[in-house]
Amino acid sequence: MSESARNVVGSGDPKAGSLSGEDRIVALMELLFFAYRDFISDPDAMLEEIGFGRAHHRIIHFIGRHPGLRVSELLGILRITKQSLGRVLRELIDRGYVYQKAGERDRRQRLLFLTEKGRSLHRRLAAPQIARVAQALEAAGPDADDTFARALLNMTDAAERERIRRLTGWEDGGGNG
Amino acid sequence: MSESARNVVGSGDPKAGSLSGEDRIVALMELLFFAYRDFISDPDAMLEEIGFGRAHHRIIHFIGRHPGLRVSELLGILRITKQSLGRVLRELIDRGYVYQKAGERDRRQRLLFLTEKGRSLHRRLAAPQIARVAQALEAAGPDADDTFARALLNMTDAAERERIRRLTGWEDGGGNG
DNA sequence: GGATTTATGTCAGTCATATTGACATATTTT
DNA sequence: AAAATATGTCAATATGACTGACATAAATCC
Repeated sequence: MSESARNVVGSGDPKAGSLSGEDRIVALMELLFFAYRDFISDPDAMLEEIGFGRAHHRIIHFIGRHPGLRVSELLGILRITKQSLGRVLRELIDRGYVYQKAGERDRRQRLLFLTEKGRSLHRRLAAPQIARVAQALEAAGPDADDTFARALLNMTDAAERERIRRLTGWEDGGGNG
Repeated sequence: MSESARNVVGSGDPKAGSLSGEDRIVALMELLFFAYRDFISDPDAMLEEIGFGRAHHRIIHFIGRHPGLRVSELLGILRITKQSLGRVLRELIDRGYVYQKAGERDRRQRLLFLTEKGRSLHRRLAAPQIARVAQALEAAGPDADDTFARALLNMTDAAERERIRRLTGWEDGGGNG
């Protein structure tokens, strides 16, 4: 059962290609690595020009997608400490991409929003990624997006799935199997 | 066309859920982020205990999957500099997880292999990830693995796809659209 | 066979992003 | 009033990346 002794064979499996069983899964894991690597390469290049990094991108993205996000929610999403978030968020605020507003019901909260400058950057960063994913799903066949989303969601920690489903707004299109 | 003005509507799209168009793609991008985040969380925890990081994992993985890998190939796969690889690879060699052997045809090459200790770690790190992906694909429906693989492969830079296809051993199962 | 290129390694310095721990402040809840 | 909560900040440290420079051995070119 080690991942070296079942290559190329297929052992009667009617599935695609020459891989079967665990090797098939391992190949998918590598594809996930490469896909993610290239997925972040476009914004990475843009960010470098303005002296930002991936951390800035993630923050810009989630604030842009979820205006009024609380700091504690953002910490939970990114799974980093407040000290790590602090420095990057400070830069984004100081350079005019993000602003904060005290919560109305709870004035301890600092709700996060993008400025117009922030929204503009958000759009520029997202554009190549949206194009990349859209093209990939079209090329993957009809309803690939549903299958892709289900696979990704089921790959997250079970305890988090409901929260992620709500956050992303994803609803299953039925048609499972 | 900005990603704020088309939520929840659906606009007659027969597709699943309440999202349509660009918002749908953006939701998928977030799912990709969360899936990847959780996908690496299991090995991350194990690595921490022995004083290794993600960089060590990636190296262990690719050497384990492709024994005899050349240093230059590994650099290309990971897209890092030789200086970055150097320190981490040195640790793996010094602590007995990896060994090198000069190439027979070209004795400048240092072919990379896992020791038994390295293979053992490789297996332990991979196990939870294999389980996670296998479960996710089963839950995503029949043939989800083909669709998933096609989507991921098409998400990589086009110039690299053939190389990645060969490296992972993935072959398309036909049945596209 | 000497010059050049290639594959790899290494030293030194820097940067981005993460960590832990401690402490501060404002506000809400008990 | 006391305690808990949401957030911010200071300081020290670790990891993993970078650039640039230089070194060595082996292969290849002319």
